[in-house]
Amino acid sequence: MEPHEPDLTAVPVTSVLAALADDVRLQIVRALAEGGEAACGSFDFGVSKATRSHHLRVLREAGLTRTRAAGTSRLVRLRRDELNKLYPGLLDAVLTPRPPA
Amino acid sequence: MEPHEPDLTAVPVTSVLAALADDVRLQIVRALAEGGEAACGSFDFGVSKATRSHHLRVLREAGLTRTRAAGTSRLVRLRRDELNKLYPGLLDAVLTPRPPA
DNA sequence: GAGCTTGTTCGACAATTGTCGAACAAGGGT
DNA sequence: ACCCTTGTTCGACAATTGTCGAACAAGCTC
Repeated sequence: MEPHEPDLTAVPVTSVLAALADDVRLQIVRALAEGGEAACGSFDFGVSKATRSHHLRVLREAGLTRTRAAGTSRLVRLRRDELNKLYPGLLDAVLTPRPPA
Repeated sequence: MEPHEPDLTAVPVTSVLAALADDVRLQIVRALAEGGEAACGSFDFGVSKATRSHHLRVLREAGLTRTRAAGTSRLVRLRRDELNKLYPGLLDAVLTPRPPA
């Protein structure tokens, strides 16, 4: 199946924000930001693998991540540079669990 | 009734993002960013006043806006400084209708 | 090939959300 | 006092969304 990774400029801002506006997905994004490329299975945040797969798709289709196959696994990584270029400050604003007061 | 304007630090990031992840609300935020304080009625984006009221409440309860009464109107303004302090770059990333390529 | 691991997809379901019209509340103007 | 303007609140409804288990697909290892 086609991974369907859109051009980030073609994704409405609201979709990017909506993708980030979920606790599970935000944890995934933070894990990716900290750990770099990671397999889907490494994101165990108390949801089933069906749900995890769903969240990863939302992130991918919002242009936030890229996915490549590696054996039976799929490696996911954050599209950091593109995001920082198109929405400077957005990732930084969101990556910190508790922003500086 | 109490306006219920929460402390921004007490609002989860996902709520802030969710509040911004809607087209109508984003238009409201952009109008506020550009025009400063404005009456609720000035946001006519093709939705009924009930819906508009709903969106303004979402924004207010997410800590994005403040509201004060003025006659029969209610004036809304963006909590810009607080937002920029707590989530630097977030507003800027979101305010431009079409971000620079 | 058999079996295991890793993900995806497919309903299904509950909860949330965006939307509306109608009813209500509060102020201002005449 | 009456009406008009401005918003809010109250169901109601449709659409979307998060969640799951079960079934499926693809690849590795033995």
